[in-house]
Amino acid sequence: MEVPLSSARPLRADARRNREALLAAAREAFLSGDTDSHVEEIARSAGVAVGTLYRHFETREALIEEVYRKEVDELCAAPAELLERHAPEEALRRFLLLLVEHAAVGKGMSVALESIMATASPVFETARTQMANALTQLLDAGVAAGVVRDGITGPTLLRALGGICGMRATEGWQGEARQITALLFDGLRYGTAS
Amino acid sequence: MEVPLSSARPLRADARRNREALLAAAREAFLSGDTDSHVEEIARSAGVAVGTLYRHFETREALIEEVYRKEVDELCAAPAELLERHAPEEALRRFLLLLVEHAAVGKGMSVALESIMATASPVFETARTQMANALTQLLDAGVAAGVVRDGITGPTLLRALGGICGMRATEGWQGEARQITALLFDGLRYGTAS
DNA sequence: ATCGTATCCGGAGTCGGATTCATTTTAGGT
DNA sequence: ACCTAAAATGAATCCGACTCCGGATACGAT
Repeated sequence: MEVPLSSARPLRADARRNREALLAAAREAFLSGDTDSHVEEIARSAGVAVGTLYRHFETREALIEEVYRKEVDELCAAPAELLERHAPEEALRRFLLLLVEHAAVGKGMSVALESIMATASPVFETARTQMANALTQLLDAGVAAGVVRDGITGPTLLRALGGICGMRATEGWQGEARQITALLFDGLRYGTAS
Repeated sequence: MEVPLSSARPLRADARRNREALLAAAREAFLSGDTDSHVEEIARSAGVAVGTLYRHFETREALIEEVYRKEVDELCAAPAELLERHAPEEALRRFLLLLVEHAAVGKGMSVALESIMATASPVFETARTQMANALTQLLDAGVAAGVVRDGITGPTLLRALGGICGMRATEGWQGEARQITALLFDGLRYGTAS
């Protein structure tokens, strides 16, 4: 992501700096709840003018998407690692909880997942596939080990999780998220010799 | 809802007619996918001017919310009826599926549930409580009959369902919705002498 | 150190869409 | 038929995303 495609010239140093600053500022703004922060504000708090923001990002949306995409990238690294360290069942359980934790940090991740789920935007297509693959990995391992029911696909589970993460609305949602996660987890194992 | 509070004067006949027409037009617009239909369009297709729309609804948002609220009202009538007709377990199962069916009709219901879940808007507070109560009813009956695990509250299940309904994005989501519903259903029964 | 140029600044201006309000019309009681 | 409060109208206003352009500046290749 950071490395430019072979054909493209690398960004000039100051340009890159600004781009980074913008992403940071946007992240800041979004994660701290202000989902509808104004473009001008973001630009200002990044120390640049709006024009500069638009030099780097097609639209306000594009900026938001980029922020979310980065969040998702991070999360998608987890499954492979978890599977190395733990048995399939435990890996799955941990990943589900990890999701909740991430969502807890800020609204960022939950909004990210929600957006990824709820829009058909091709921009999110990559992220969606990425997440689905990560989940498929976990599910397959679980099925192979006989601790997870067959017939649930990565994309399906992704949808269910996307829903769960969309619940950042009220106080005390975190506990509920855990409950629902447990519910899903048990649902996945239903009919299996647990 | 329809009956004015004792203190308020009843709406003039034409006013009520217009209000109704606006709600109908809005419903039409939203249910047929056009979530971002313009205020002017809605007004025009209801045969009134924008000003009239604003006489009846504080903001565009308020109109949308009203439409969704009515949808939810309908759905909330179901649990009581289902419990009369079926055993708790079956009633629960049917209600979950009913949700999917409703969402299938148009995007209306799914958007409704999603919105109700995702915003902290006090306007949805009523609807949220209403739905939660409906679910609590089902869960309690299930727990009493020993077919549902204890410890899951109405609001919690509501959140999980809200998530499920938010998945109207892609083709073939309906099948997935069923899968997830089954997942949840089984999760609810986990650890029970099914 | 110097030059060519990519990038930035700043903000005025466009545009689309939601919201308002002074004016006109109408329902419905007398 | 007439009167008045309620309701409707729609042009005007507001707001925020997005564009554009004429300098000013910072890079980095030489």
